[in-house]
Amino acid sequence: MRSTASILHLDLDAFFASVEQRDKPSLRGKPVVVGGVGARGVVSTASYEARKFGVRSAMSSAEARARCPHAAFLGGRFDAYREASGIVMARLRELSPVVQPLSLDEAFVDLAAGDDFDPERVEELVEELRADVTRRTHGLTASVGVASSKLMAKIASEINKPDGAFIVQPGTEADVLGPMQVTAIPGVGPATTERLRRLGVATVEDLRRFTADDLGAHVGPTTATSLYRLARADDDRPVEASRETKSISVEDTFETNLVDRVQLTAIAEQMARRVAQRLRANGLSGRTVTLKVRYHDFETHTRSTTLTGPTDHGGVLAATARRLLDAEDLGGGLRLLGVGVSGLADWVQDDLFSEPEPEEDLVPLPSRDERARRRGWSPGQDVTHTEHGDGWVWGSGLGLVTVRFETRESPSGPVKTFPADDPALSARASVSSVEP
DNA sequence: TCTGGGGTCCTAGGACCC
DNA sequence: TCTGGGGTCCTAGGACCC
Repeated sequence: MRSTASILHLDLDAFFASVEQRDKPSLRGKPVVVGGVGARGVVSTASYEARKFGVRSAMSSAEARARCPHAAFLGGRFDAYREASGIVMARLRELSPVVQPLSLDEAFVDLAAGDDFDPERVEELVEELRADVTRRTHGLTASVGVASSKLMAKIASEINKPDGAFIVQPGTEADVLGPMQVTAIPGVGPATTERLRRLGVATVEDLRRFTADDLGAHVGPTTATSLYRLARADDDRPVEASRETKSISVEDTFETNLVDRVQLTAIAEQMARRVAQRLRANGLSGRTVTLKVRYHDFETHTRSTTLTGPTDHGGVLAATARRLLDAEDLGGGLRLLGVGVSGLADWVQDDLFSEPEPEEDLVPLPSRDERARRRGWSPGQDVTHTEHGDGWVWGSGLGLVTVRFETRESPSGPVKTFPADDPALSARASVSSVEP
């Protein structure tokens, strides 16, 4: 904790909903809910008009609709949000090079790292900043907190929200924090709150009665140490301008539960390929592939495997995801499926896959009967299939197979091949190469 | 019609190695 | 001949954040 109030936290008010109201005047002054509009959607942001009816972030859209049927329910326009966010982040970088965005609508700024920061004139700086943000974004408002630490700056930005600011005078941190509920401390969620409640702790002052060791018995040593310090406003975490990405993932909750393994396999492979594209777009590769499944009853499992080296190859990630899904009992169907990769590196072990990732260069698919014949199955047999990406997934009474084409150059031109290492192929078929 | 999607961090047990 | 100790990696799950 430093001796001056030089860490700033900015939070845009009801951000997504405010962008919608800005861009559509008919929505101004009215309840607006941005979030998933489908049967399984949840609220991302509610305008203050909608909050009066009890609509909150993370609430199911169904409940939001029940509480506020006359609200405008919108799916969200992320390009517009990204643009507005960019304008605000650029304004913050005029204050200091050390800006740490937490999301599209929130960031910390280390004012002391700026050129001519004058602690005596923080209030001026804050009001100028807030006015600029509103002007440059054509009407969005921001709440701002400034304090001697990240903890107190973030808490301060809440105090006069929306469209307000609060500066915590150095030396008063513990007094400001003491009367607050423990939930005001970032990182204290429902589970920790309940454990603390059983100890008779409701406010931060209550929390200060316990030693770190006492707390450790109930919330674990790491959380305990952190809580002990934060309760005393003892926080020296630096503002970090750039943080390393640790994982990349894609997931989807289905409108209705999916039971068809063939279809789910196709979806998992497609997700893996999207993850690969995002890896490549960021110049990254990853070693650990994780499959996430959520059953009809919301029970959630993850299955992961670590490759011998990092890859950004869609085919490899897809085959790995498929293998993980193959090992999973799908039970009564899935409501969610996801694929992610972690163990990221900024290089690719490319000795095994020195060829570039094949583009989505589809040959016309052979007929269903032809595909069955190539697999050694009888034409006309009941074969289901799902086309996707650069191949297809199909199955029959004989089992399930996922097959992808890859294109390789040969003296006679491009040849479509099945990957020789595809375990699905080795099970039955001897076909390893097919002329286009 | 309960419960998104994209993340980070922590815990805990087992394998494995020295 | 009766059971080490520490370090690291891997996997699974859970809490939490916006």
